[in-house]
Amino acid sequence: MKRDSRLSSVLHALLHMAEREGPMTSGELAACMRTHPVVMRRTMGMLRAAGLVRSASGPQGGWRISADLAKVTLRQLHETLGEPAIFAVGNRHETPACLVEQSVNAALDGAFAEAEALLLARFGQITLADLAADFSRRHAAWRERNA
Amino acid sequence: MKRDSRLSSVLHALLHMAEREGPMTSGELAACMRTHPVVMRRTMGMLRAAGLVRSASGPQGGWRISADLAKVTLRQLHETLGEPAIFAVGNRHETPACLVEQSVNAALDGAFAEAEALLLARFGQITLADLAADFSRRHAAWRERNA
DNA sequence: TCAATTCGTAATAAATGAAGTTACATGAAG
DNA sequence: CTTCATGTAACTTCATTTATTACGAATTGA
Repeated sequence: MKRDSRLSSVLHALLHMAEREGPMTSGELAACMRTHPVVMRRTMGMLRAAGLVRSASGPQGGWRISADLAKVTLRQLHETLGEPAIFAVGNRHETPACLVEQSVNAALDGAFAEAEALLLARFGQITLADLAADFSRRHAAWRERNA
Repeated sequence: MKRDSRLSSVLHALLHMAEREGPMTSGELAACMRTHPVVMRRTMGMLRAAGLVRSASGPQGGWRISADLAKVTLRQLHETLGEPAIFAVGNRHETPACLVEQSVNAALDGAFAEAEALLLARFGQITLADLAADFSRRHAAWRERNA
């Protein structure tokens, strides 16, 4: 199964943008991600629709963050991306007539719901500012090593 | 992304088998699941390799449970099925050189690891006997309603 | 022994959805 | 008006599960 890596992508993009003065073009972002500029436009476009970033055409154009890093959580980004399915494992049929299958679904749904709630709660606690701070620490440590 | 429903399938199959005296053929199981007999053979074959079920060829052949329902947990079945990836969402690159991406991955990996640990812990607490008991309750309630 | 039943398994196709690509239109800077 | 950049539709590629076909092997019972 192919994993959805859009959340990972937009986080990577937003953090690079946060480390920069001017805007970043789709091409620059795509180079960071080793992907295609159109893929970046498509994905970042969802953030633009939510008002988290802005884009501009033409020379000196590109993408800029238009939100407070301390107020944007991973959960919010997950929602902005359309809340894609988190689990790659699931029930065979969603609303089966078979009573046996209903028991199976109830057990699995319960466990998955708990895990999803935990994951989303964690996502709700992590902001872009937290990630930026983590990056600063890693960057400082890296400079230390290469001093 | 296509969801892996094999755990759901084998649970459904095992519970039907538990409700039965004799063996069940791949065709009967496939009819319960609305799928193809070969799919059942393939999936059940993994359980057979782990000693959880037995199969026999020829007339009066089919599949039987060869384990104690109270001792088989959902976690064990998940492992028997090869521990398929639980999440449909993940990192773009697993071991990036980019420090920014390392921060992103660290945050996501932490949250996913917690959620996975919770899910597997829950799976470890649920046995086939629990599901069979839940089915009995549902079945009794169903007979009550249709009395 | 023969016919029917059932599993075992390889090979292949269908289905799904993200990712990648192409093509072209739109808009801004100079 | 040329260049750079986004916007977006259409299409292809890729990965993975599920479904199907085909055929072989084993078992039962007449």
